[in-house]
Amino acid sequence: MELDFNLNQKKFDLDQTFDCGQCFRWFKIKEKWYGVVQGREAEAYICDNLLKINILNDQDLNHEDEFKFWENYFDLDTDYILVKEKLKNIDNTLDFAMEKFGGIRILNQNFWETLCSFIISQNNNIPRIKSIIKNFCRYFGKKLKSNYAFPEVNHIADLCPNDLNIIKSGFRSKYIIDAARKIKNGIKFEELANYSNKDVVKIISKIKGVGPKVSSCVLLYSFHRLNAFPIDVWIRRTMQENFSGKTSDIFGEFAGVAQQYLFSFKRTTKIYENSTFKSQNS
DNA sequence: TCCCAGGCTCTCT
DNA sequence: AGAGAGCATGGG
Repeated sequence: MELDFNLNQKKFDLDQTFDCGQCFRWFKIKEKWYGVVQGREAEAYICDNLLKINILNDQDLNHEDEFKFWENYFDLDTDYILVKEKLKNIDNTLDFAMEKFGGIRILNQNFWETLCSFIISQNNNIPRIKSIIKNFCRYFGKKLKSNYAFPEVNHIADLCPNDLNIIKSGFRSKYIIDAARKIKNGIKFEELANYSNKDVVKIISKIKGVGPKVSSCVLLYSFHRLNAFPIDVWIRRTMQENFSGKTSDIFGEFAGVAQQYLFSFKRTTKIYENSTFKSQNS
């Protein structure tokens, strides 16, 4: 099934959106992105100002429903021109980051997958997070056409931590199992969606291995609370270096989007510095 | 060999 | 309540 979304000359960048650390299952081959979203194996690319989604395992899918699904997934209804307008002139670093990474969209991702992925992310680096999640799907997810679905929460709830040894998630295994069991036994996305940020955090923090960072990632990437502000080592550094003594309050209702621009900016700058350093010394 | 990575838990003050 | 060690694993 092929779907076209008119971007209406809006700044939208798949590379920036998939590489900004909010998702871990998209990979790029020759200018096209491939990923698995809620059991759909998809190909995504932009051509002539159209976002093109090609669903490779499209049995029994309804065209209209799929259109709405992907429109929501890529957050195409949110007015990012307005978001950027509101974030403008707060700070030079943010203005610069926003100019460079303004094509980012905050995806609307599945609750369980997001929670689980960010549990895995703790004290970990992005390549390894991707590798663990890939193996998690490979060994515990349903086989699709050429890839695997994210594992079913009820299936994982019935396992024990040692069963996950094969994916090398280390000390996080027990957290993954606890998350799955608590979701199976009552934590529901649809209910949490009615709660305030604070109450969502309070509830999902009862899961072992879920603290302020993981819960704010879930708020931002799954509940689409654009004011949620995940603080990891990069953002902590940025706040110390560029916003000394201030909190995310200075960014207002779209602090989470600001955070995403800053994270990408800081990380790529660091990678650039590293590669420059290496080439000078090789 | 040591340090770091989209942190959190547990223990000790 | 706040500080600090420990945690699995792999890359640099």
